[in-house]
Amino acid sequence: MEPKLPEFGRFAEPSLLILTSLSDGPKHGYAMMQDIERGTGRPMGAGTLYAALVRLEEQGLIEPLTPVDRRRPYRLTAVGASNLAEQLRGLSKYAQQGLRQLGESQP
Amino acid sequence: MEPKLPEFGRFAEPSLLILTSLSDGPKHGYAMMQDIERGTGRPMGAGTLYAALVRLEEQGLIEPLTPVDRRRPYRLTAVGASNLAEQLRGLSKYAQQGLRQLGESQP
DNA sequence: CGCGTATAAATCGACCATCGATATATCGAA
DNA sequence: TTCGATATATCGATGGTCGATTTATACGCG
Repeated sequence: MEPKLPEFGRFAEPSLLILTSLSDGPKHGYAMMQDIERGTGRPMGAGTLYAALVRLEEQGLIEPLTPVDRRRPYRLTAVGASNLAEQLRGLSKYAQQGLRQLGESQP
Repeated sequence: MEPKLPEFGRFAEPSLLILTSLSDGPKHGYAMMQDIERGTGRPMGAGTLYAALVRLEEQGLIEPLTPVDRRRPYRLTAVGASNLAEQLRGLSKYAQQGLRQLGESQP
């Protein structure tokens, strides 16, 4: 499931949203679209998604599984998982620091 | 030293970086550029920065202070500060949840 | 003093990711 | 069988980002 994220117009880096959507198990494109829309409240265009999937696969962060019916599922590679983890840690640290600074300047 | 992984060109949402840079006090454009480069390791192009400043001012998230010398400082508005805080909180929550999911699927 | 470098703002064209509409096809339920 | 949901894919338009460039001032140093 996709974590809930309040409307960032699109800090939303599609790649990050996709990787995170895959963080709880393999999914096919359409399922990611739904997952992301549920999580963020806004749909990710099909063009955006499929283009990003191609890029992510080229970069070795995700890999396709054998298609079942019409579904073409992807899963995180080991590299993709550690890359995602690193990004999320950085993101978390960044957010914490920003919040601390904000708090100090408006007590 | 970690291998050079393909980075998301820009998780970097310039607007968020700018608002965060202003979270510890007013700054002018050039100072933000330096601040952001120090914080992220990668420079933000001047075009990106000044275009984003215009947008942020139009949106009422930042406001200009009276210029000193050549410097045109900006500061967060109240709206901008609360908007930033909300985004950072969401970001933090998002990152935490993503990390938790990752941890569960790869124990 | 004169020189070079850092500071500071701003703009412009090229590039390319994103958006959303559209196309195509299948499946299940009413 | 008809309709809506599922599923993938592509395409043109839009617009944000990049980075080189321009212009100008301040400052430190020999």
